[in-house]
Amino acid sequence: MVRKPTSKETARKPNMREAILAAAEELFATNGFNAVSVRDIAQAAGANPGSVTYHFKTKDGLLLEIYRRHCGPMNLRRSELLAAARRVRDLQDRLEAVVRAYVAPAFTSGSDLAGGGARFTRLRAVMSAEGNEVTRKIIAQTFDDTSHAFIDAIHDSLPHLPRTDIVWRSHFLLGALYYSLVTPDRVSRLSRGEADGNDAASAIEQLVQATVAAFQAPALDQAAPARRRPVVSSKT
Amino acid sequence: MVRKPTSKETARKPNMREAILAAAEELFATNGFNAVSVRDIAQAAGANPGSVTYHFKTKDGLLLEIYRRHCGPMNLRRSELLAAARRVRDLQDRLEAVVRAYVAPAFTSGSDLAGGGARFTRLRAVMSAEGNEVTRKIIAQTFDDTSHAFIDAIHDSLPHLPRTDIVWRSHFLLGALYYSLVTPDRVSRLSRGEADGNDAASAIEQLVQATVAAFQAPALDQAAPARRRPVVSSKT
DNA sequence: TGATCTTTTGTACGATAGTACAAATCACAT
DNA sequence: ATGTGATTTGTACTATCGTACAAAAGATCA
Repeated sequence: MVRKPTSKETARKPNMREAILAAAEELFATNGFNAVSVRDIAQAAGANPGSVTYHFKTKDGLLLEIYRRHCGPMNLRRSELLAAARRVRDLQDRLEAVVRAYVAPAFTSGSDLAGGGARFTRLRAVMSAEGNEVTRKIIAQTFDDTSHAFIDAIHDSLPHLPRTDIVWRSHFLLGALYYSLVTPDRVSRLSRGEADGNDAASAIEQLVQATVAAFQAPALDQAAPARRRPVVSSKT
Repeated sequence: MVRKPTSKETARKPNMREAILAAAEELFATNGFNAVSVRDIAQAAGANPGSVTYHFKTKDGLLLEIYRRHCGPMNLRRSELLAAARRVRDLQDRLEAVVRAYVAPAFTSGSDLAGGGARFTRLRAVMSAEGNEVTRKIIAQTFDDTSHAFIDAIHDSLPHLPRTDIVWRSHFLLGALYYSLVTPDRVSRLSRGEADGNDAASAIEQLVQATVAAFQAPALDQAAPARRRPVVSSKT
């Protein structure tokens, strides 16, 4: 016997609402927020423009709901992976595990919530580039905790490294991560087909190894910048 | 005696045209292309909306002209710095010089063409995130040569490293570079004020050192992925 | 000064944007 | 079967978009 929902439960037909969310996510992530109209989204979802207003009130509300849907699961997954990574004994291995815990969830593919990490991360990249006000707040609120936890974990593996350097390097990591999802074709193009920028596994491996090495670089004491080598030397 | 221009020369009053270009560059770089209207630009430049149409025909034409203005000088400067860097004898030092030659011109500040590297680079970052068609072509045409020259120079300093790895890591470099210009405040926030994300000198030093270390990481043979360490280990 | 060309201004047009809202339709409990 | 609340549809309103274009203003030279 199938349970009969009490009619106040979520929705009778969750299909359309989900379809709109999925279509909006895809379109926003590839074209930016302002370039996509509500009518574009409705058409891609096979819905009526009025349906979008009904479910999400405004275009900003739709964007906000996409974030609400993803932030929880993704941060949860990262927390789990990070906790597991911190239990690795060897410091070198732990560093790699921590970085991987940060990177891997951002590359997961698929259409469901747990699997759509790549699309959502790309959306975040595009929104941060556009300087979107709506998402900047939610990002700072939701992701700064995760970032701090990640930074702390790195600091555990590299106790000698000043926190400042860790912040900079993890910032570079996020930038590289974003860009890999935004413009993967550039990798294929520059490598003349030898590498596939759209291959998530390759991207993860490359990004993890490069980032681990970057974190392991010696500290930059800003107090005494030892040898500031000029780029243009008159001779030699 | 001041030379009298023959009236067909450039323009009588270059001020307004330049003001529009500068205002558009600033607004596009901070808000994205689609979020900024021609009227916004005109108002910021103290001009009439019709003036934008007169000078640049269309909004796309205005964007294109911004790129035309900057691509030449920036690539020229990079070529000079790269040529100087390649003359450095010590391989380790040369690698750092090459990376610095790539990074430094992207951070120059100022309002003129030679100094506005940071604003223009930020614009490129935003445009690539928005997936803008107009700029994608001109970027691929204009910057791929520079990228290849840069990759070749890296390859000279690190002959053992497969080209594939160099492409990936230089891709990460560009992503980190973009992101540092797009969201500098995040660095200040995450470091709780200890670091200043808006300080170009710090950003350059941090980025160069981290990137050099990343390039120096051992090669990733994709043929035989040696020890693929799982992130989640059941125990230890 | 008057003729001519360049630049700026003011305004208007058609297209499309986000959103509101009433009517139609659907799902389901009674 | 029918009433009821949830959802979808169709449409319309207002604002703003990019762009066009004629008129005004400014500059240059005979």
